[in-house]
Amino acid sequence: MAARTMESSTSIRRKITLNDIAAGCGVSRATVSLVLRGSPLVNKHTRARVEEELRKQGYVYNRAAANLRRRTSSSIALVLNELGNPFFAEFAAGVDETLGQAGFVTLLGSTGESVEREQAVLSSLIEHGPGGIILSPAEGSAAERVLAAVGAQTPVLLFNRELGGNLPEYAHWDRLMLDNQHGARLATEHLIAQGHKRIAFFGGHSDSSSCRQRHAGYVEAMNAAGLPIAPRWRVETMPTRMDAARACAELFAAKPAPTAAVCYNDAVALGLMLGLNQRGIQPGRDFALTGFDDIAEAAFSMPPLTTLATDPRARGRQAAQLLLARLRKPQADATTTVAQVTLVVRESSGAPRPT
Amino acid sequence: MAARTMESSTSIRRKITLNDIAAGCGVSRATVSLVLRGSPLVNKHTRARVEEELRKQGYVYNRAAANLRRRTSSSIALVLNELGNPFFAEFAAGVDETLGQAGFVTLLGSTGESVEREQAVLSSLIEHGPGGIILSPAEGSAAERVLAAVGAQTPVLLFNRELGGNLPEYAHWDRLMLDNQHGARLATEHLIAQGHKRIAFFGGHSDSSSCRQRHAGYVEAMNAAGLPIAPRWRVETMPTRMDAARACAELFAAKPAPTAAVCYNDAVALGLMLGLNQRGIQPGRDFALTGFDDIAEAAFSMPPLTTLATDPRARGRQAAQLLLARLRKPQADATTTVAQVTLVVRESSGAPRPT
DNA sequence: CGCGGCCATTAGAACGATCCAAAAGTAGTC
DNA sequence: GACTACTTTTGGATCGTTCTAATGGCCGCG
Repeated sequence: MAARTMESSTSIRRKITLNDIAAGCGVSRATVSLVLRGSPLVNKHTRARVEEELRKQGYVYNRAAANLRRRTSSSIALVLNELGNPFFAEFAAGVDETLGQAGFVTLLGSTGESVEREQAVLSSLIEHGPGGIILSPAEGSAAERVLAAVGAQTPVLLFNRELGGNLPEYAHWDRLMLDNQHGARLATEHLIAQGHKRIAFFGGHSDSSSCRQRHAGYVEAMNAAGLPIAPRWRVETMPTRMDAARACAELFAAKPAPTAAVCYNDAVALGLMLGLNQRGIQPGRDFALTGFDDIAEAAFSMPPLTTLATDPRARGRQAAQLLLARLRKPQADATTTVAQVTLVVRESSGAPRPT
Repeated sequence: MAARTMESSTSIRRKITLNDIAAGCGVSRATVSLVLRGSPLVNKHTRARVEEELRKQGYVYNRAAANLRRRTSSSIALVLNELGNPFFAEFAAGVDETLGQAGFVTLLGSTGESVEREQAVLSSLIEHGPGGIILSPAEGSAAERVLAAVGAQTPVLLFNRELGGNLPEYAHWDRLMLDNQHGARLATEHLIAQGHKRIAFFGGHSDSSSCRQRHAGYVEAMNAAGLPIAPRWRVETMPTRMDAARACAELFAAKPAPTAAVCYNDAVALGLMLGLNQRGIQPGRDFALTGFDDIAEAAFSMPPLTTLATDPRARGRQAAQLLLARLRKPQADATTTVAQVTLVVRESSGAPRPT
């Protein structure tokens, strides 16, 4: 009740439109629109009057209406397979940062690694008419289905994973990938340089494209160094700490046992550390290992983890920039960008113990 | 070139509208609209014809246009102070999950803990006409400025932190907060029950409302148990692992030194563990400590960390639900929901060593 | 046959902005 | 005063949808 009298003029019900402003200061709707867009056509004096009125009535621009008329878009959809993962959260923050600076708004969609949800999310987002889509596909997602959901009008930037199936050539979809193979090769070469000869590749599933690529980098480095690879040195696990800890035993079932392991990612590496500790093997001293991703935790584990830094926030900014570039040139050829990863050497990757 | 001939009818340039469909099967725009919305008014036979045409032309609904006409919204803005933090990432995933099920799309905004960016992000998002806003304010954000940016039309749900300043009564802003005080009290009581008498409160800054609340819970428990609190048992740090590790020394400058600490959050607790290790003090055995948040890592630290689980994903779902409820009843009184947190006892909080 | 009632469909005006072409005002020149 | 040249303003159509009120067809019934 008492509050009623305090109500500012901005707090009343109906939404303020250009017409209200126009009526309020005796000009036409068109003029107000010109003022809003900072056109040089309008007279200084009228501009001031209009701006005063905008402020007074607490006008808020209706971008949806403008977009409708101009047939433009001011949003970009960001569809991630797992937002809860800090890697993707950082990525999202980077994307949003760059898009925001460019005047775009981010439409978020999280698919929880389910192809069905991905379909649903894409069809829902596309109805809001985003100017483009940044997509980190769910595992098992196929190009044809994604294309069917988003149509050929909206540019797509693929991040992090390849799609299954194949894409018609008229769809110019850009890609931003991590250099998984090179990264794993760097890690393996580092372990070799430390003097290790029996090196395993630990964790992950071979049906994920990133895991296959990392494994290939490992094989490459081993071959280049003329080192043999025993089949039992490839241990597959879920990409989780828990399962990696469990699978530690398998690694030592192999004879001769490896003295080092290149791990699929940091989570797996940390899990392996756990498993090693449980067996009385001290990671870093008795057994060397490397990760991939450089998650926040890697620097603080015991011992700190040697790993490959991917800088997900920078990748997010980069993804946004690639998509913005595509919006500027819709007909340009599709590009593939491979982001370099850098080896961060910490204490988990020491030399083998003299036997 | 070759691709040209393969171009499906859906891949042509201009966007398909209701008019195209109507013309394509000889009915009016209005009828097509009715079909789209599943109205029972339209004849079975026409419906089939129209649906066939929709499919054939690859129509995609323009929700922006519909929203304009119906004066409704189908989006919710989610504005977070730090998306990179796994806690908020999980929260966002929960929000998006629930909103998606309700047919809403999430407009994302990340403020990076800056009040200026928060202003910019809010003004930008509001132009897209979200039905409501879920806001975890940046530190130091004030009610008046947020209100000025979003206007009184759009419902706001505050998460996690209080706003400074004060809100006019006509704005019915709901709040979802964590029970910081009670949680810290539980942790402290647990340490007391383990036999500790000299308990510190470690980490965080007192200008954050969550930190003040947690500290209050600690004080409450200590007082209730009749235990004294030495001033030097309150050590302030940045809420990061690094700074917490550094500040470990300050904790033992106090004489008599504490035998246990309630930490501001998990990051701080893990940092303290690091510092303890460096001083040759074994956390869990020589010194007990608890965290807050139950981040993924807490279960895997050495030793595993006793902490308070807040289930951020569930909080996200809850936040979305609260906002959806508000949309249904815009005039209902503002509510404040305090989400319970649960103590997860692990090995970091053992009994004091007999002296 | 005429009339009410029901069903299915539709024309045309919205929603809130922008665009276009044209009009109105202002000034300078002959 | 008529003309051109320039600046500033404006009406009305338009974007793709929904809404309202009205239309036409068909049936049965008195």
